[in-house]
Amino acid sequence: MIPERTIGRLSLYRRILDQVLDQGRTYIFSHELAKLSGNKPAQVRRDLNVVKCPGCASKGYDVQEMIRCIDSTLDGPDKQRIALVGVGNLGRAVLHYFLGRRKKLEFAAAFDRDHDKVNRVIHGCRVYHIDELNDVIRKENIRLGVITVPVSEAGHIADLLVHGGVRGILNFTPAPLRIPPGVYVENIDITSAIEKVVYFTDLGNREKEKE
Amino acid sequence: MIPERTIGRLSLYRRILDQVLDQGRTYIFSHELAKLSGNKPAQVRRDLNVVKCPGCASKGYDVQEMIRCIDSTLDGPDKQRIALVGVGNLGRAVLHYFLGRRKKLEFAAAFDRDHDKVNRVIHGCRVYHIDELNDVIRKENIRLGVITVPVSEAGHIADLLVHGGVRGILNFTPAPLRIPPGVYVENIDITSAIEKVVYFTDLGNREKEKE
DNA sequence: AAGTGTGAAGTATTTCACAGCG
DNA sequence: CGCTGTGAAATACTTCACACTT
Repeated sequence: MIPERTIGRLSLYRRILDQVLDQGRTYIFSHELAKLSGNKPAQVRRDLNVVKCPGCASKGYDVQEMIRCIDSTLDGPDKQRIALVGVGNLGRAVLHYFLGRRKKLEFAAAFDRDHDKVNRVIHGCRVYHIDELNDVIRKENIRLGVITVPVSEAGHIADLLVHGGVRGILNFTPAPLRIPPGVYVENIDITSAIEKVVYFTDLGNREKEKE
Repeated sequence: MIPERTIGRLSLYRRILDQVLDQGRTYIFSHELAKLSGNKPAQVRRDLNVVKCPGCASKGYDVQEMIRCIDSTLDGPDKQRIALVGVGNLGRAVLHYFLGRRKKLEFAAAFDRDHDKVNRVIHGCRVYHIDELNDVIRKENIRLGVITVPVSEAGHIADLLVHGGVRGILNFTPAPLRIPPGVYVENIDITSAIEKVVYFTDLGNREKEKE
């Protein structure tokens, strides 16, 4: 089982390597990928070992081979179908962002309460009413969900998703979801992120503990 | 210097405690806050020690006092003025989300290239053209920036922000920013987050290493 | 009896540093 | 020689477990 941090870096490496490949490069050294991704060379080499990607002392790593190794670790064998719940600004941003980005991922359905949004197609994704959630995700065989509703609704939505058979959730809400074991949850908390920036930015006016 | 993970948890505790207080509770035990935030009680107690928040064996922790202790750690003494660059769906989501949420944070200016957006006020925040970025952030004394532009522009925008005097950046782009020492960057990578969910969700069809 | 505060132990993750190879 | 692959050291973070308080 590969640790979470490592998976995050592999995902980033892959996107960088896609670009590197577009630029026509076929080999890259660990210190180069380290610079491009903001890591140390030793870290990059360890990560590549984890996905069994062999390097060559004289030429470095074969870019296509790296991408293949990362693919075979990160991607499941089948295309993953994802449901998005909450078609507000954030939801639309997520849909738009992924439009045709990763071939193995597909937003197969979106849900909202707002009747002005229901039955429209937004960024290539059909929007259903939340009341249809259970039926649609079962029918469409959806196993992954993204929650972009207001905080107050998150718990309820998570329950609906899990009840419909979803096994993995990306939750943009700060609400800690109570989900049964076996369901994986990843949280993105935008407020925390901004507050981290505020704290760690030395604005020269905070009494930070000296050493 | 408090570690990043701890700051993230404190930010979350504070939001939970705001709610707890609204419900009229005045005291809370570490195991209760642990449950509400998805942590272990010992972790919560350590975190509260870090911000010098005293507890009482019989009643637990005084909610108002906890909030005060967290405030004095997370918030700077002054209101923080923030610039947002990129008024697309994601940018609007961030602006909307923070509208009147935290008294010590204010989105003082937004920037975009699109002339249809420039000079409008979106979610309480005036939108300027990107060409005005340098002047405006200097004039408005902005020290923090949020980047919600497409990846390809992120590096350029980061340079502009830093040049204008910004010392802390929240970057929603997967582009690793090359910034001078002394400037803090926090990244939120939505693609990585989804790929983590895909990987860690046991979809029963992946050949995961046993052990 | 039940909860806090915390030294010490346990885990996880990163980095060093160097043998080995092309 | 410069780079990869990797044991071993270093660091960071979490959890245990228990003395102490109410």
